[in-house]
Amino acid sequence: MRKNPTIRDVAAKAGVSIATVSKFINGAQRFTPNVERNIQAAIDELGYQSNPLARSMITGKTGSVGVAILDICNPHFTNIVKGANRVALEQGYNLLFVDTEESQGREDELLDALSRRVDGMVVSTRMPEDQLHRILAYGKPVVFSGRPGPRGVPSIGIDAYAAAYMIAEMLVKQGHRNIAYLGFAPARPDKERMRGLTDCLDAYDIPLTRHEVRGPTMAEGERVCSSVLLRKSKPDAVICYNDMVAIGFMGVAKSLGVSIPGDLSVVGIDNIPFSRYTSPALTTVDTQSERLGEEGMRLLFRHIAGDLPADVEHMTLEPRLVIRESTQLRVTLPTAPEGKPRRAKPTSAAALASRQLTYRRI
Amino acid sequence: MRKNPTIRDVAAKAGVSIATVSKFINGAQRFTPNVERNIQAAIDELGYQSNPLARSMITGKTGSVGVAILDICNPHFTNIVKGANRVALEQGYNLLFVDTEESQGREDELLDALSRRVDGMVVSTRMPEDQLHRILAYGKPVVFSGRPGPRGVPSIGIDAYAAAYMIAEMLVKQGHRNIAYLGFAPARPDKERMRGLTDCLDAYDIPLTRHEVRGPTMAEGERVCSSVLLRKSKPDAVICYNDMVAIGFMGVAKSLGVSIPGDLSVVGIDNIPFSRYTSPALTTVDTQSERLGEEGMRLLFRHIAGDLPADVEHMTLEPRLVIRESTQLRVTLPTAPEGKPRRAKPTSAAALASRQLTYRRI
DNA sequence: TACAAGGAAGAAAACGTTTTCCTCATTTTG
DNA sequence: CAAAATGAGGAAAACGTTTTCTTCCTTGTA
Repeated sequence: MRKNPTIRDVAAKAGVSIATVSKFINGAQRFTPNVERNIQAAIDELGYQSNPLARSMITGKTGSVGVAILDICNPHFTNIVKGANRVALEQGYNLLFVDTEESQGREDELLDALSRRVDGMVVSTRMPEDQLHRILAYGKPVVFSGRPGPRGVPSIGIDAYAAAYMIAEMLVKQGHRNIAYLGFAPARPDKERMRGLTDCLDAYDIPLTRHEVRGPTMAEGERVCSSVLLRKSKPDAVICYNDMVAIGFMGVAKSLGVSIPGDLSVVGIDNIPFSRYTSPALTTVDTQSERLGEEGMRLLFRHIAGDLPADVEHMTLEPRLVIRESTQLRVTLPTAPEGKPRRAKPTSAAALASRQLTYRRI
Repeated sequence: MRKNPTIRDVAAKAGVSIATVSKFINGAQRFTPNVERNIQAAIDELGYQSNPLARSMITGKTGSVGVAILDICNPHFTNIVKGANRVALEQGYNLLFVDTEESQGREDELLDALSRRVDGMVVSTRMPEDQLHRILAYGKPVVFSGRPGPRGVPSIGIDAYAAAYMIAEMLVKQGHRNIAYLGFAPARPDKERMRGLTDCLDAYDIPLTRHEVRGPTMAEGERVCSSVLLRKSKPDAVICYNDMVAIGFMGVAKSLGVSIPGDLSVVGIDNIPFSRYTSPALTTVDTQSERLGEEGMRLLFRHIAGDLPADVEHMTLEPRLVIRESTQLRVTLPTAPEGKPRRAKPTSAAALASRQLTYRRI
């Protein structure tokens, strides 16, 4: 097992200098047909391929980009990676990835190590404010996905407020009057969602009870289910933190003899591929995971190239309601609040979405 | 935005030579307390971190390992990555990954690029024989996962033959007499499975009809469903290429009014997390995806370290039947084949599994 | 007091490229 | 025919480390 050939070997074999070989390989200069032929022959014969590390050292470019996600077992993130990978590939870049869930507390180490091996990265992971600044301090281009970054750092995400608002509004119009939210406070969009939910429900004077889930997983949906259903005032609709939680929740709800959507409506968030295949098929809101990855990468490449207009702070993708079988029109109960909504009809989701940041729709 | 500090900056600030700094950082030598203090102070003040590329150049080690998978949206592979990532992390390595499905026909380019950036890789992707040799030619340690590699290359996989055999045997014992297999010929384990299936079913004189699926996806399960069910001799059990196919298949079967498992038993392969939550819950065989990734990585690290005993060719993980609700004991039909199985009871799965290669159980 | 031994720290080569000058021969121009 | 312009190709520096080999200086021993 001998060493791999270097540019020096090629040069020797072709009878030229290494500078010439380098220029030829990179197409930086034309040479005499004779010389070019010799070099090509030497390369073929030796099976030479240039060492990307050595090249990186001098050019300062690695040819790789990174993506940091929370949990590779969650189809939402998996789709982000898929999208990101596609555009990285079409730009001729390699994709490195980091799964931060696996390494409790060492997220920053991981991201740090990652940032030194790539030309830029898409970060889609939750992280305390200070760690976040350490990452940025290193100076590699970063775009945040799923969360607005600090000022000046481009980011992309779906409009969590609008998504929540949509769900609440649909549920209300379907006649639900007692709604529960299975929230996950550590997650980034949780607060925005709560706002969307309460903004909408308050307008109708409909109560919202919040339950806490300890992770965005099917297991947590299962765990929390009975305590949600055992409350004396049973909810008639449950909004789950995401589809995974919803799937777990529905599993035990059914086994507890609760009919969905007959007795209880359930809605998820994300529209992961499997949500079409649960029974009943899950009503959810599509968070465009794959596009999130794609557009995040596009943003990153523009960032790397340096042609990001200064006014692009945050890009927002519109959520889209996907109504399937787990929600149902419900006859308004006699105990429903008297008369009409107290306030005027809430502003449209589109109008609502343009708060807080320089949004740019795509 | 200034350049990042180098070891030279640290040395200057600490008033020592770069060699000293390097040795200090790597703990290769002790120095006067005074010197050590100065160096540490300089490092902290400058926020210095060593450049992994430069280090790699000289040491020849990258500190990264790679994993190549077929499709990141398939939970089976996702779990492999999860497992691989865990042990890579605990060894202090970074994980690069490549999704080959996305890039039709350029798998070898991808793997080639990957192999130049890592210290070794586990390959879990289908690939023509010749490409496979190109990969190996580069000289980096490789272990194959899910397929036996060429002679001399370590690999790990589950026993596809035994898995298939198990399923068939269970189905037969439950009284099924007309079994269909939704196969995917391009996949590596397909042939082995067919052997397992036919070996078992032949012994009982039970027919097997094969249908071809164009990919291991839910969409394909959906697509193929009606044509499977519309055959004049309807199957009473369907074995699907994997859980994804099974989920898609069950979806349309139910919408076609077929009761599962009442009219038809369905079994998947892989035991992806979602298969517990379909309704009916899917009977499947666990292929230990996560361990596949873990043990694959372990194997790789031993390979890199060079302490792989020469006799470890292929490591086999045992499949495990997971019986849930989508299969059911079936009363033997009047049209069942007369009498007993023609041949003796087939040899046990364990015995069967030890053919063909130097297997080593774990 | 002289000398060997040991240990602290530095000089310099090396890793495999890219890139910036140079040189020198050839061709063009006046 | 001489001078200038062109262009092919090479020498060498640079990238940021690690590592080997030295050089000193200090300390212990006879």
